[in-house]
Order: sequence, then C-alpha cells, then structure tokens
Amino acid sequence: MTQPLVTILDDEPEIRQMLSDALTEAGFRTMGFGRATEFEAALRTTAPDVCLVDLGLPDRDGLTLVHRLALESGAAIIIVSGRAQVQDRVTGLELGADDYIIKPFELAEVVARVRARVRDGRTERPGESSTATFEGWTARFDRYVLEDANGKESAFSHAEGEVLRLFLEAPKRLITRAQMQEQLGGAAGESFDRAMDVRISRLRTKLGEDPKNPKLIKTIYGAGYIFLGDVAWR
Amino acid sequence: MTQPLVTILDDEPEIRQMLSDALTEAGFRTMGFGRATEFEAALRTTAPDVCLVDLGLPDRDGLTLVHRLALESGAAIIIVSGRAQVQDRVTGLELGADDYIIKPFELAEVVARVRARVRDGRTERPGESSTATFEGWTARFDRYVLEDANGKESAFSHAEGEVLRLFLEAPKRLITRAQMQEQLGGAAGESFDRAMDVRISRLRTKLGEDPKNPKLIKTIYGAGYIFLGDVAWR
DNA sequence: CCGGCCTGTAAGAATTCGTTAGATTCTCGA
DNA sequence: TCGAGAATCTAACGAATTCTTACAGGCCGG
Repeated sequence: MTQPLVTILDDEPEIRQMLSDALTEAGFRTMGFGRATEFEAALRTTAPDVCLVDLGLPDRDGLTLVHRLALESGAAIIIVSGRAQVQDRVTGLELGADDYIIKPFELAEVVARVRARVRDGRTERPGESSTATFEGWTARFDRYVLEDANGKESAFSHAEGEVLRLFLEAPKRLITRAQMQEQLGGAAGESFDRAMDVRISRLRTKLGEDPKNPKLIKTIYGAGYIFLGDVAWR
Repeated sequence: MTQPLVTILDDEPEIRQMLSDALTEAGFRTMGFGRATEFEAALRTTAPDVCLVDLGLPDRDGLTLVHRLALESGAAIIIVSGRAQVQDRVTGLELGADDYIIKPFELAEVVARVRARVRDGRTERPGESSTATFEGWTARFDRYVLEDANGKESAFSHAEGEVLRLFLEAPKRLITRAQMQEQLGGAAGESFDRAMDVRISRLRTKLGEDPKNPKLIKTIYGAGYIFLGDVAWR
C-alpha cells in the first residue's frame, strides 16, 4: 500500500526505461518486462495497480493477454500500441482494457492517464499489505523497518528495501541478475552489476548472514540469487 | 444499476444527437445539454454515471466545470475536445477527467470508452475538509493549529501547513520532490529544493521527530518523502 | 520606525549509495 | 588435485543528496 505499482510490458528496452523513469518521477513503483511469459510469472506473486501493455509483443497475442488480465487481475489495464485504427481501439477496450494509448506517445500524457486510473480506486485490493515475515524476521516495507526475532528494530534504506522486496516476492526461486537489473530500474550501464553486489552484501550484513555460509540469500554462481526461507505476507 | 446514465454536454445539436443515438443503441440512458448552465441545473436532481463534456463551450470555461465535476460528483468524466495538444490532454486529466477523446471521433470508440468507465464503477471523491488527526496529533487547517496528544496546541505557519496538508492527503504514498514543487507552486528554480528541505526540517521538529530516526516523515533518498501514520479527515 | 514572525538562501555536516579495486570463491579442464 | 580465468564479495572512497543551523530580507501590527 505504499506506492501504486505499475507494470510495463514492452519488448523495447528503451521504451521501458523511458516509461519507468517518468513514472518513478511521478511517484509510482514500476516493474518492467520484455516478454509476456516473464510478466505472467511475476503476476503470480505480485498484484500491480496498473498494467501498461504493448500489443506488439513477439511471443504472445497481446489481446488474449489483455483479456485474461481483465478477467483475473484487479489491475487497471492500459494498452499501448502502434495500431491506430479505431477498430483496434474498440476491440481493445471491449476486451477489458481501461484505456488505449497510441504510439508514439508523449510521456506526460501516459503519466496523466496512469494517474487517472489509480485515482478511481478501481485498483483497491483489500488484502494487500506491505509486511512480510520470514525465519523470525519481519520486514515492514511501509516503515522501512526490519525487526529481528527479539523484536529489535533496525532501519533499512530504500535501495536495500528494493532488493529485499524482490527476494520476498519470489522466494525459493532463481532471480537472475538481468531480472534484478530490470526490476530495480537499473540503467543499462555495465557497472550496475557491481552495484547490485554491494546492495546484496549490505543486505546480508543487515540480516546477520554468515558470509561464508549464507542461509537466506544464496548466490548461484554464474546465474543469480535465490532467497531461501519461508515467507508470509501480511 | 439498471441502465447507466450518460450526460452529453456539447453545443452542437447534431453531435448530441449522434452520441445519444449510439449510446442508446449500446444500452445506455442519455441526457443532452447544450449549455453548461442547463447541465448544472440538471445535476442538482440527477446523478449521472458518465459525463461527456465538450471543452469548447460558449458560456463557460470547460476545464473549470470539469474540475468542479470531478470534486463534487461521483461520475466518471470524459472530455471531448477538438484541442489535440498533449498539454491540453494532460491538464484535462490532471483536473480530474477520466478520459480524453479528440474530435473528430469515431462513435464506436466513444461507446467503447464509455463502457470502460462504467465497468470500473465510480469514484467517491472526498470533499474539502479542514481537520485531520493522525497518531495522536490533530491538525486544524482552518486555524493553523496543531494539537498534540495531550491537547497542547502549537501554531504552524502557512508554508508548513502546505507541506503537512500534502502529506496528510496522500499518507503512506511516496511524494516526489517534483510533485511537491508542483503542488507548492515552486518556481522551477534549482534552489527551491533547499527551501523544501528546510520546510520539512521545520515541520519535523514541530512534530517532535527524532532526526536520526523519523517515524512520521520518512525520506527516500533520491526520490522524495513518505508520510507514515494513519490519517483521518473530519 | 521598531520588533517579531515568516520564509528563503547559504554553508557545512551527515547520510546514502554507486564505484573502484584488491581479495576471495567458483568452475572447468588438464 | 591443481591452476587459470571468470564471477562474486567487501572494504574504502567519493559524488550526490539531504539535514540542520545561522542569517538576512520581507511583511505586518503597534
């Protein structure tokens, strides 16, 4: 319940980046995806408030996806598409989309339309909360506070929280560095890898991990990381 | 909801007719108005579900009307306008419209967009209040007074009040510096950032925050601020 | 005109977080 | 088992951002 979450599904990385930057600036959290399959996987553990969906995806029929989203998720759906025909727009809206933006778009307008969707509260999900418990720890994302088994509190920073949240949202599942970079809004910079290392290192320290033998955040050499431990969201 | 009611505000009778026909055909009830004054008179006795508003009205500034509608009515608002500039669309949406359709339009698309609005149910928009309570505090904006848990009063200034109100109106949500600047009417100047820092610093001391570990106004490095704490307006 | 309050500017301290670089660990083939 | 090379870890540094205090100009009532 902190900031509204906007997912961006588009196969062009630069467009994802642009949208992500603008929306972040406007106060939203964002998650970017290049493929429908990745996006659907993430949906199992996350419930976005607004979904921006590009119809021109290579790996799946976008309209089918929109229809499923409309039926199954509580999110508002905004189609972003290069197809400007009226008929396209009508069928998109009829399948359950809430808005239809034509490429090329203006960032300011996209932001305004996302805001309009969030504003109608259509996206209120009752049970969603921002607290997770795991292995004796309690992470309160709304307060940026981590509580250990004895109830002792310590603060974590925004950057640390992003990583921690990523782990807790997909426990016991491999998270590749590429995914991480995407989710953490990392600029496509090459040196971002090192920054991630450091973030994780700091997080490990804060979780009291033994560097030689981490119990919670396991690194998979050459692939990514895995968060072990049972997570319960509240 | 039996048949959703759609109002059509446009000064050209033929357009009203076209829209009315198409919407009736699609299963809506419609009411047409050629002037804002007529429309407002009708609003006193009827509560439409969706309002189509033409911005090019002769007798009133359309955007003002949209803003009032957004604040006072629970209806979804769709602006219909000949002005195609991005800036027009953005300000329209920002004033509270839910959608923006450019003339000349296709009937099928208008119908689809009206349907999309009806589908998500409408918004409750809170009216203006002047008193808020949070975490033992009570802020009285009409008197510029802040009351602590023991009923002890202290005054706050206008500038402090602006910031506090901003926080209380969007609790537990990230507020970016850009948003703040926008709301507080800050000149785009670079030095306004520092002024904001100072305002917040002063507000924090007034709220008795521990500088090392603020509980209510949390800063998100590189992004903005977040106000924690449950707020109730009265 | 004086004095108090409000508010922005300036400046130095403090914090966050990415970058660098050397150390460490891992994989794989010899 | 050993060694080379790649990947990862972490301590230290520094740039950017934010916090706080001090100060000055503006406004208003007396």
